[in-house]
Amino acid sequence: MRIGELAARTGVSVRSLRYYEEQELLSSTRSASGQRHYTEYHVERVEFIQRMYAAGLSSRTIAELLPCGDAPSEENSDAALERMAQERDRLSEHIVDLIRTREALDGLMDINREHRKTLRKAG
Amino acid sequence: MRIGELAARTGVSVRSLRYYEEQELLSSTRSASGQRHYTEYHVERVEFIQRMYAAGLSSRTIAELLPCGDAPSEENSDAALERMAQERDRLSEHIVDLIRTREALDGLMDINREHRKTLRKAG
DNA sequence: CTAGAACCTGACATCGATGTGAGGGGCAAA
DNA sequence: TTTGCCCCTCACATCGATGTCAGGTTCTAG
Repeated sequence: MRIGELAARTGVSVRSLRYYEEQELLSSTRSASGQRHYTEYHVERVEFIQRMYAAGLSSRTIAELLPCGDAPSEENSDAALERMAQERDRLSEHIVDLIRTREALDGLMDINREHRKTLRKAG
Repeated sequence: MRIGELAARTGVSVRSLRYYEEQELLSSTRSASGQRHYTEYHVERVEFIQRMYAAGLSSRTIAELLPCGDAPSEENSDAALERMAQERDRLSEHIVDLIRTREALDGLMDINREHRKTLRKAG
């Protein structure tokens, strides 16, 4: 498929897809005239990239973790594994932090409701 | 306390604290000469702001949820409550998404380990 | 009183991901 | 062949939070 279809299927803008390629997150095969062509594999790849972005990783980090054109040797897989573990930990911390934040929001909502009850009584 | 101490205690830069005030997230009392002064309350307030930022809210949204100089009427507390519920839901979705992402990372790490085992056998 | 640290405002710089527009090819249907 | 849509590259613009610098004032320790 061409870039427009990949964009439509993933919900990611054409601009961003080209950017991912520039950052070496995404590969593509080119037709004779230079147009990018993709397969089902790339749909999954783009979804993966989105997932990593949502987890707060930068394109730089994603490229380190899982470069798009990798012939993994033992060394770099070693480094990558460590990197992944590190990011996994960061992510775990972030998750518990968000859960605490959600609780804080719940607390705020309670206070708000309480406050309204008071207002109604008084007014 | 003055702004430098608040910055030191919260780990937020002086620049950012002034920015929060400009965005009406944070209040301050001014001395005769114009210097900002804060209390323990503001330490908590800044921590709250950081928490909301970490949850992905913009300063605009934070100001809507919990303005720093609020005399809450029934109407705006009504709107605020709805807004909070909405952000709470967004946050919940984000959390499950991150958990799925963490699982994806775990999967990648397994693949990596598997791959290294194979490499060792072969090489 | 004075030096140095901390504060003030205002403005411009930065970063990463994305938008947008110009100028120009590629390709399919009428 | 022409029309219209999709694609290409290059480059500049944008956004929010923060950094940084300049030029000036205030506070505090010696």
